[in-house]
Amino acid sequence: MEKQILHIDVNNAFLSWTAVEMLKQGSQIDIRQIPAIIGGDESKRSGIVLAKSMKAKEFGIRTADTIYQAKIKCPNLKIFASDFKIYRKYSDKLYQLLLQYTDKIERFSIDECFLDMTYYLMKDSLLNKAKEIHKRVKEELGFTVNIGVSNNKLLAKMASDFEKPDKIHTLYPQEIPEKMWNLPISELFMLGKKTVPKLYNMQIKTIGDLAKTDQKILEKKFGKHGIMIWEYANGIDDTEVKYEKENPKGIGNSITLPENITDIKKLEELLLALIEQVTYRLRSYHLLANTVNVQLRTKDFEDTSHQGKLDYPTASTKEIYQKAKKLLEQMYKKQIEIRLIGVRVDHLQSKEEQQLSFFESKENEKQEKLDKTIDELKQKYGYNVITRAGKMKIGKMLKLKDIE
DNA sequence: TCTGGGGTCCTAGGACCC
DNA sequence: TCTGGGGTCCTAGGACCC
Repeated sequence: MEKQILHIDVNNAFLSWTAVEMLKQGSQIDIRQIPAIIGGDESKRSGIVLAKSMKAKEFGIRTADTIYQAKIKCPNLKIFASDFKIYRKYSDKLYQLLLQYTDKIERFSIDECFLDMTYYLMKDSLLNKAKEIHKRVKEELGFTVNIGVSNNKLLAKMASDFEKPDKIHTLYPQEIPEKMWNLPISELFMLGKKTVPKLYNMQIKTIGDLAKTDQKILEKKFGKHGIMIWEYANGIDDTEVKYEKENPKGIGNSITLPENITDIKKLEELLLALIEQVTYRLRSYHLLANTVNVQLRTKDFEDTSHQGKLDYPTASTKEIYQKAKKLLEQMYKKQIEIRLIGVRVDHLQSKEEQQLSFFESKENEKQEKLDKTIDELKQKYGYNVITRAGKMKIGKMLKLKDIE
């Protein structure tokens, strides 16, 4: 049976949601109607454009521009800080509304969902349902969405990306030559800035060119990726809407520092602060990590990372910190100026699968209890209420955000 | 000019074993 | 002394997404 798929994409999500929240708080202006952006903080060296209004777009401002560039393009630009608590709130409201149509919803990102409507359409058509959702979101939630309508996820996603904002588009298989093949390859999902120039050199410029290229040639040049982009160009995608909540495959935290650092002691303190957040999230999923990965970025934007296996699966702040500290020592070369430090844990497993280890000692039990107690206090009184060595001053320095 | 943060998946190459 | 392949596991780094 042919699948019936919708892709819902919130228009300028961070900016629209901020606008709705401001209006609710009594603001007289709707920042969607003026040149405005949501951006990072230049003083913390995270000054890029995360979202823009249509008016800002008219000035040539693009997502991921630096705020510096954006202000040159539009001196009157209004800039608002990002606030993920607000985004989470409106994302949840959208999800609750969509649940009235199907429970087969994949939350692809904070502002995008796939809906599998295959078994939920009685006599109505998929397009009519899309129209109803489109109207209700605007009227009841106060922001607009684009909706893509098709028989698989890839085509629905491509369709929702056509003309914006506030539009519904279909892209059924028979419409591919007319609606998709004339587009430049850069518009195809999963074709980024590294692959596009390589295809251009092969005289492949439109999605149609790619669709008609011999799959073998693409496979030889790009491996698995080559097969996938050929299938995408031909509208082929048989992946399912993943509506069941899945555990993450890895959890990480990283931070761009307000100033470059050369002092390894400082880096170690930062590492501990980052690991506290990572392990807190890890424990809240009831997961254990098998590997730790430490990442450094130099002032020249050179990235290096080192990964190491833990002696046994763990979610302990102390255990993971000890390993991470060793990795940091291995990789950090004296005097190199560090711009960013990050840590992530991978190869996660659920606590139930834990093999009782020979190494599990009294000391570990003690650590586990300590972590648990701290987590409970954090849940009760807020994330920043209790910290380990050095965390307070680092927290202040970085203005580490509360996590939910 | 200055360039975020959080993810997933893939690949190349080295170590080691048979 | 010099010579094979195949398989597995591991790590570093890259490409892409929002």
